[in-house]
Amino acid sequence: MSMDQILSQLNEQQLEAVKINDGSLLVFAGAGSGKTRVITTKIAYAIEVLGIKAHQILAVTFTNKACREMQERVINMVGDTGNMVMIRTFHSFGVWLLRRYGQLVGLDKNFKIYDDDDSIALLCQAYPDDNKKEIAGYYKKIAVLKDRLEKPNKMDERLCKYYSKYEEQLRRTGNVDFADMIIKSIELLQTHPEVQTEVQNRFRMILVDEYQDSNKAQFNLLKLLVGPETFICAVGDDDQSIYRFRGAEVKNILDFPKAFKNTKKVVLGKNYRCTESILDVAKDVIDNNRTRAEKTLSAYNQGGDLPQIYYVDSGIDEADQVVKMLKQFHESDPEAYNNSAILYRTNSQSKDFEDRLMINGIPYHIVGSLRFYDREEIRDCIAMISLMTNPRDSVAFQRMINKPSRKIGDVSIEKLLEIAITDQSIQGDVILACKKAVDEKVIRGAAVEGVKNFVDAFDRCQGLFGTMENGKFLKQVLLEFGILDFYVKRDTTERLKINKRTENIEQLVNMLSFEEFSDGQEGVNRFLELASLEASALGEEEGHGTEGVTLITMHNTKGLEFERVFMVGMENEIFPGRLDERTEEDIEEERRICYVAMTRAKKELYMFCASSRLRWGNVQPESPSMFLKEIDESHVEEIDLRFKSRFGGQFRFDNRQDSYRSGYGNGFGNSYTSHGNRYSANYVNTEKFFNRDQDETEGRPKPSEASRFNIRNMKSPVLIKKGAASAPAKPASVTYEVGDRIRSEFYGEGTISGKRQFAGREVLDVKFDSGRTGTFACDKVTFEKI
DNA sequence: GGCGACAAACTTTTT
DNA sequence: GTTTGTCGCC
Repeated sequence: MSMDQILSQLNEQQLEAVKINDGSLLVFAGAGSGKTRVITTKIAYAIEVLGIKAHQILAVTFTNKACREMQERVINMVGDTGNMVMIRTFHSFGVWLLRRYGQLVGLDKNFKIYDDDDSIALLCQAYPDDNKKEIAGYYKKIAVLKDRLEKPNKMDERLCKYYSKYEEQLRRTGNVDFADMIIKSIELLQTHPEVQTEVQNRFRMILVDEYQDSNKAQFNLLKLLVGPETFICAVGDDDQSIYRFRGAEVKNILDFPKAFKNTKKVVLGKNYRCTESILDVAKDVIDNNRTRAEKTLSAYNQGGDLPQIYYVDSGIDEADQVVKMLKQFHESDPEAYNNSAILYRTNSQSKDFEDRLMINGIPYHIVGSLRFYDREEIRDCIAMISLMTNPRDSVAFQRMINKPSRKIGDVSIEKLLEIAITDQSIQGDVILACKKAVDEKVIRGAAVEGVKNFVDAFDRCQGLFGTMENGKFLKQVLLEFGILDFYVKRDTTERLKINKRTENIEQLVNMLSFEEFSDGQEGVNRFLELASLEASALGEEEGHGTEGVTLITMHNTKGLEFERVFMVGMENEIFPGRLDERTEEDIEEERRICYVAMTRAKKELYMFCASSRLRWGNVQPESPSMFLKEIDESHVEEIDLRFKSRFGGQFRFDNRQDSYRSGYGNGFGNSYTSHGNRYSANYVNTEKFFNRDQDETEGRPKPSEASRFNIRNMKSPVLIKKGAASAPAKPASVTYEVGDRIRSEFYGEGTISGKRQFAGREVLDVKFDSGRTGTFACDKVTFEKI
């Protein structure tokens, strides 16, 4: 395709954005307004019209998936030279830079990327007596601080202690964590002007996608990359900023003009992805955010089916209903599975859907969650590779020293690490520490033999590295250390599992035999990089990568689009989650997530809301997401599939049920109760999915269907109603202590077995005489003391 | 030091 | 319901 043809496909604003190429450019691009198209076209235009060399262009996006897609599109436009354009995430760009110059800022030549688990393990090594969970919590804070380039508050002594110790330990290993990929790059450019000049001269054009999700560290890095001759263009949408929890600052996009000189602004306000109906719903919701830039986004595709909200009784009914609909769509459209997606807020919600899809033989694939890299056996292999190539990696060492069992216990391991960390002559080398410990008899008993064996295996293998291709080398390592044997045995004991661990290992060995990873240290580095930065890419079996229904978190859908979208679990406490401990800002972020999720749908959008859900083995009542209530009634179709709504309204979902959980509703205004009535309107869609199961003349389901639908939850709606009517609220004065005997209206008599903090409030664990257990929020229970 | 049995904690979101 | 952690015994 010629450049003229490419340009002729753009609208006026898009064309304007492509043609501005001096100073700085900020593109405000609403959802579906063609921002990727603008970026890719800008790249093509720069190469073919402006004569900029492909390798002088750097494009930064947010996910690796987006990188691949962009590279592909660029290649489609300009041919093979598109491969020369550097398209990376911020993090992988940092790695690229640090692989070349990292030693200047104290990194190991072959530094490895520690993920969160590795980092926590590292911190635990330094404080073996401290509570692991607490350390993990502090690590999270440290990670956010680093993303924001902040130091811990001096008032929090423990955080300060952990922070400095963590940094010290990390430097000792020579490795980096996620934040370091950016921070160390910044440090490098600041302390080595010659490197900065070199980099600035190399990149004439820098394009940043999803700019609203950049954090302070990334922003600072960007500023250092832009030289006097560099053209910078950032593209983003403040309404789609959904990574605040990770330090993303919407401020970056609003302050862009201040940070970069001569900034011109272009607004892309035409949405080409969604139908007007879908965009209307998304706008209804996002309009409730107070802190956002004013903007207009209009739909190119007029009309369209109204989005639908389905009310169901339980999580299982929700999954059943989605499956049922998918099957029906599939009858008329063989592509229906491939272009449908199920979107949920948290990964844990995927399980019910997996089960149901599996049982019904519907093909599906999950994006994200269960990562190949996270499997125990794969992490073991990777730990071994890391250790072989960097003996200062104490985290990898700790993981593998006694696996398989070499009779080296926790006490011995602690001693070994102690030596590695403190002994100056060893410089953190854990293998030297082992040798020293054996020589000086620090280790005793059976452990001595084990440590010797480990060191011997290490010495035998290290000589082999680089003499054979990496896949073969790994296999040899696994044999020498007895890891392969270990997993062969595990596979026989775990034969019920579908996934054989040895097969996963085999796959990994194969992967390391691929040309790009097979060659010595370079190959290993490339591989480890891929493994930690793009974990989902590993282990994607052919045919499973894109075939079938997509299961994905709302966060992960960023930049993607689907013909048909199912948003599930639209209930307060799930989405938005943990309502009562959230600030207004948190809610606004959740609302943006909702906006992003809704605007993924091109043609059809279905939202699901269950009135009860199984959580921790207990049936918990759920209330409809506040976001559903923000949608204008005329913009959606509401379909009530709940049991109680199908019996003449006797057990209708009405205000009383809301008042049962009034604790959650308070503070969000009276829309809560006023909308309650909307649900009891008992709207039943008679044309699409329901008519097959229901008696046409009655407009109601057959009894058998109704009972099948609800057999598991028969109790739940009835109980809720009873509770609300007879015991409206617990007097604030009643308190419960462990050991108290109580009577619950729902479950009978029992004993309070525990009282603890959970999710920021006090909860009670109760053991009922019937044998069942339950967890209840203190301020919400209506137990009678006996 | 290893292993099994039981209890407790558990659910944000990701590079 | 599931996973992780602790305790006691061999």
